[in-house]
Amino acid sequence: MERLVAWLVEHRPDVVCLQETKCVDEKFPREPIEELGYNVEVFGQRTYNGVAILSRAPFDDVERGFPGDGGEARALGATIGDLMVLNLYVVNGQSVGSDRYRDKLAWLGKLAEHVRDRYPMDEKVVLCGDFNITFDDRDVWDPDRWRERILCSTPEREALAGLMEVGLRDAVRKFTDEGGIYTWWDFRTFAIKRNRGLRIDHFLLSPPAFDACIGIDVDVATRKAEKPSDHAPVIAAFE
DNA sequence: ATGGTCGCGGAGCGA
Repeated sequence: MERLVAWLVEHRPDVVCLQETKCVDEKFPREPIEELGYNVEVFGQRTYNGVAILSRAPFDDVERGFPGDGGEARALGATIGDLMVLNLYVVNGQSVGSDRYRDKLAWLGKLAEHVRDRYPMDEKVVLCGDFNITFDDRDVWDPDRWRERILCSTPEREALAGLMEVGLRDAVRKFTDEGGIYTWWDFRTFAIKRNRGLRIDHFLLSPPAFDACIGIDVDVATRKAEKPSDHAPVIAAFE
């Protein structure tokens, strides 16, 4: 909470989407965030998963989860002004071929259905969060080492592409075709020191949101700071 | 090479 509060004070974002909050709604520490002027919506569970949205402007149409999502607290949607925001913590999938991997692919299929049904692509739609999938080899520090492994396998990438087919675009690719942009670095291998990262946290935008997006950046400094998450914050700006 | 480090929660699991 100390680091989150300092980060909010430093960056003054209008909307923040958090993943892996790992706490039930009753225990979520709302007050320090509300004191900074944010409205707070949480969708949590004990120990695992959990998502939250912080917003200076009030929320409308909050939705927790989606049909067929398996009941885990991984999706929190809300309308904020003219933005339809869907904050996602995609199933990690453990390893290719595992039960959880099959869950991941099924979950993504249900998500694509839900977005197709409920998120009109002529509105400003923002899907963001931890997708636990790289789009292509540009998002991987060593594509050969990661070939067909979890977060990089072809079925995962096809599932993500299937979601994009609803009418979404990857915000980063509005601004650059370059590789080497990462949002996650493994704790276990001290990967941040050598920049052995993956880009698995995304902003997926409908055409009106894509047009309104004026920049997106990974806050690597926060990943390099004391007691970090293994993910870096991703910050997108809209006109 | 199946490790390594984290957080949660009070052992072992998921990431």
